[in-house]
Amino acid sequence: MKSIEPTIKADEVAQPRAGEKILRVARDLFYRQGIRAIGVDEIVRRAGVTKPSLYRSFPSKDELAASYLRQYDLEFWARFDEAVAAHPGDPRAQIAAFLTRIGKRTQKPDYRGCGMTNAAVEYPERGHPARVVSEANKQELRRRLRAMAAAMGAGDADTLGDGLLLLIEGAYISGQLFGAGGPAKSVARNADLLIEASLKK
Amino acid sequence: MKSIEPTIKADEVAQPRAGEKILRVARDLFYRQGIRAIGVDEIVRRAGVTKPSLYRSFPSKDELAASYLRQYDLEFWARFDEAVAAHPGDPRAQIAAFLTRIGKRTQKPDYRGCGMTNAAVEYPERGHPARVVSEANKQELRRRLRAMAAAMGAGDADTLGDGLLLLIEGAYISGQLFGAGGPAKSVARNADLLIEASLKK
DNA sequence: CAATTGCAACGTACCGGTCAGTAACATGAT
DNA sequence: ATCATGTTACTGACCGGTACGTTGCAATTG
Repeated sequence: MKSIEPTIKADEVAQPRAGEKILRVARDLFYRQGIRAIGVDEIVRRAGVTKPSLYRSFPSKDELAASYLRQYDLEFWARFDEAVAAHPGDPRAQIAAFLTRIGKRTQKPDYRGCGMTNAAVEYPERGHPARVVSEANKQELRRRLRAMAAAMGAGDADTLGDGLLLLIEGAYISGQLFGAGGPAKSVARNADLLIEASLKK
Repeated sequence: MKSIEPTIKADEVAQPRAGEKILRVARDLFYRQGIRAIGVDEIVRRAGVTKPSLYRSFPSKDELAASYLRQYDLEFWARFDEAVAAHPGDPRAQIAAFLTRIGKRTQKPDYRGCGMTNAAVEYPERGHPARVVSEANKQELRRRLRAMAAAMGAGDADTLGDGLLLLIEGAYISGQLFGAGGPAKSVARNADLLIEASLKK
């Protein structure tokens, strides 16, 4: 026989919990400088918390990295779906919108590519928590691109879908390799040429 | 008045110098597992030498990494020029030959992409010795691809050259992300479609 | 009401191990 | 004698991770 439920839940409005601050800082540092390049000491220092707080919220640095990528994954699909929603029933325009946006982002000064792709390069070992998240994201992207290629009516939809994926990954990498003025700025144009060629077939 | 010159120069046939052994081992480990992931202790251990020997041949680990990439650069252009030499005066066939070879390599079990690209991802900091080598290699590759696109008679040669570069970088990355059966296996096919579309224009 | 208890979040201080890099000296071949 | 290499031992900084004590707040007691 309980009396009254707590009338005010202060936890929702309170200042961000240590775990959230850590993830916010880790996300920024991991993306810009790389996961291996950043130690947990620097993360907790910049987050204004202490190391035990990190290990209360995350079982290990590797899992913290995986959490960062899971959040990255969510935001990635939000951007993707936004481009899709902008052109209902027109996959070619959806791709064009998505790639135009990527092309623009790659020209920004501190562009550092795709966090997923970078993490996979940093952790080639199979089964690493960060790599697992990254691979799942890329598998799903491939699946969706192939489906969109099929919806366009491409003769060889799988090849076109894969070709688009190659261009996207190439843009991510070239963006951070060449900076502004690099080849990534033409990704949307090249994708459109590739689509055109694949439909005429 | 010297007596006799050394009749046999043993150094050419002798066991490899410490520096060479170190570079050979470093090259293998850096490529397969990443530069940041490998410590100097492991390198000297696997090379059967000691740490002072490493620092007598290379001023720092970063410079050892740069040396690894300079060697990688040489071998890269050897492969590239081989494809070029196989089809004199036919840039389209040269590209096809080069990309067919890349596509095949990406399907091998322990494929780990391009050492240059990976190093640039690992070291985003401007001016890092490894990154400097990597960027120079990519700049030159871009230059040559654009020149080949022009030689093909493409309407917009720079765009086509950049598109080919995007496909190549995409193949490097996808190769290590997806393994065998991944999108990188279609890189030659997609490049040919892109070239076709760019010439008809 | 007031004292007590429980609990979650936090910080201090520390762990053993590894990082890149070096000093000083011995060995072995030419 | 020279020179490249080896050996051993060491540095200070940093790595990821943890044992343990402290704080503050809220529910439970009398």
